[in-house]
Amino acid sequence: MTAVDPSAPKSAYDRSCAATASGGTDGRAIRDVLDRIGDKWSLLVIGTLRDERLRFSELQRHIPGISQRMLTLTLRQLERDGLITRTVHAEVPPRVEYELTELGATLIEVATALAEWAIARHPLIEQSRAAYDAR
Amino acid sequence: MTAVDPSAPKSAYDRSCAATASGGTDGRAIRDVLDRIGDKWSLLVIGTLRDERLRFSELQRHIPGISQRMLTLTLRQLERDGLITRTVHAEVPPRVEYELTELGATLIEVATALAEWAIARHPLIEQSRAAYDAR
DNA sequence: CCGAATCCTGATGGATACTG
DNA sequence: CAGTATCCATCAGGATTCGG
Repeated sequence: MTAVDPSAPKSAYDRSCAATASGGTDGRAIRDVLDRIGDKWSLLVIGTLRDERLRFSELQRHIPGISQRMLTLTLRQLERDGLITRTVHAEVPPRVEYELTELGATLIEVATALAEWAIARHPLIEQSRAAYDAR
Repeated sequence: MTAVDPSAPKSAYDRSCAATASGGTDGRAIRDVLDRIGDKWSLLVIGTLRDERLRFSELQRHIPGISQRMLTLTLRQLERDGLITRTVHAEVPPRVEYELTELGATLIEVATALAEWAIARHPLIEQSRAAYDAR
């Protein structure tokens, strides 16, 4: 399960690697997505909204350490990208709820794969770092 | 294939989401990996080394736009994390070759999934952005 | 050829104070 | 409650120069 089939046909990844640097369409796609999920909070917000529709203050409690500013900015970006929806209820005090879209839900699948890889391989990485730093 | 099963047991992703913010072990794993592949060049270098062992100058040619400095830094990080190996051949002029490790090869699999998601969903994202900006 | 060292810029993100 | 506005520190990363 670890080896990569060298005879595999050109994959999205192959195309992306050449395309990213040369500015092709696929490359922009990869860069766009990486810029989003690569930032500090987006993936965390997505994950928090996985199976709950939450309001602003609830999100802030679920994600310790996030500032109001960053939560706002992150939510705006995700909404703009169509990964979450923002619903304002006309009440006092105001109530705003955020929910994952279908598109956002599909991202969780690949994010899960990434998270599982990270958790599974992290010990090896830490070990490698320790060995490297010890030289 | 798009929907997420709400009855699914706690996944690595669930754990990671809570753990990342609270500083748990899993959370650090996710953050570490995201900090690596989320940066500008790492994933691109990994992809370029997918099925070729390349030397420094070759990498630089394969990845247009990367500076010497960033290539060096990126390679050092990846080597430290055990994702690539660095081999110095005692010759003049010097020849240094970089190669993917087994660990690095496993990363390509999840990176491919991410790349495919990005390319497949990018049109919807762009469309959503356009709609958002038009308001 | 393969870097290391230095300088410099823009972007990211935290802290804080204020508002409808 | 759910933001907005402002200021400020940090840092990734580009350009350039020098060295083994």
